[in-house]
Amino acid sequence: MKLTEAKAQFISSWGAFGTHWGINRTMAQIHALLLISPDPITQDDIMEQLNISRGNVNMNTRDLIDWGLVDRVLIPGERKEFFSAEKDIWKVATQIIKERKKRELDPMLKLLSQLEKIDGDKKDKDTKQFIDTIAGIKKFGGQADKMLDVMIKADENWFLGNILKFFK
Amino acid sequence: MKLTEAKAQFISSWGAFGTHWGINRTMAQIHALLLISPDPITQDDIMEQLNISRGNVNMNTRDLIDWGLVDRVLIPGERKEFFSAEKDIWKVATQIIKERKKRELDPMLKLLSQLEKIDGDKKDKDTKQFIDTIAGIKKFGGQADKMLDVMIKADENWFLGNILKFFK
DNA sequence: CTGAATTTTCAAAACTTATTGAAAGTTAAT
DNA sequence: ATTAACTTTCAATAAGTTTTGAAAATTCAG
Repeated sequence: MKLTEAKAQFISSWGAFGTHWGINRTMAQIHALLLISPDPITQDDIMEQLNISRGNVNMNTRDLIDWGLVDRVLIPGERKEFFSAEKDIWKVATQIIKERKKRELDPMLKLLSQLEKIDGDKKDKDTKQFIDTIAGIKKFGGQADKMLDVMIKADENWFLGNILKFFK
Repeated sequence: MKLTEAKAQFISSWGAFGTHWGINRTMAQIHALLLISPDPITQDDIMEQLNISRGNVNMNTRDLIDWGLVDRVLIPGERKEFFSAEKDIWKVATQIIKERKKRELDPMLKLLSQLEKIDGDKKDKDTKQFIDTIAGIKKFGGQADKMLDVMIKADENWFLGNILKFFK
């Protein structure tokens, strides 16, 4: 397979993959493009390579920066801004975990704690099932939360080395 | 807080939560409703409680069944079909992991293996960055894959008990 | 077999989300 | 201070996804 073709495939698949993970197609495609670009590239480069509008590139690069996956890079002597992605996949993954935990898991756990404090008779079938369900999700979520915290703090070799040894 | 209100909150939040995870709002809401229902319920019950059409219930319960999260239950003497959700959150989670792994991670790893076999000079900057990126993702994905396999096979107490002890 | 109850399908409509592109805003060289 | 280069914004529009509802198919009791 030729490089150009492989690049196109990778960008397109990474984009489709992203949609399954709450990341929009274009944002994931820009990320993919940046991951395989050895040097920082400009807004115009992205527009041209992905055939998308300036506004779209602007919004999505901004989001990628918010997610901590992409940086603006200033190149001396250049007027334009350049963008560059973190290339270390472990760092990319922990960054995504960190953000999603903050945006989704933490608020959910907070809500569950609210819902647990329900008034009602535990003898009632419906009340009991509700309380048990909430408690079950909260317990699981709380443990996932702790586990992710450790993962975020660990570094790749420690984590993958040890955990896989432990499992095997 | 009153039970009715708490139920409504839970269903609505679980629905919103689902949309971040590639599950559509209604499917997640139906799942939430089934999780807090002590006994199996019918299509009509779901239609009424969530204010959605018959077709919508039918499609989404079918999807939930495909995901292995919900079962059709036949109640002797009843003409209608009843639905019931797996209540054990650990089983729910491992089932979701199993399905998403099959639907998303496995195909992605297969594609990456294809893309690695690129022809071109490793001295070329672009080619090198491409190969390195693909290799990095593949390595990470492969390890995640192994870890998830172990998780799927483990049972809750073994997994959460041991892994958290290990981490602390 | 008949027909009432129930489930399934799917084209059209409603809704949601993403994209464009041109105007407004900002920056920096001269 | 002017102006050209560049970035940001956002209303309009396009694209994509979900939902409806009524017709078709299926199931089952009598």
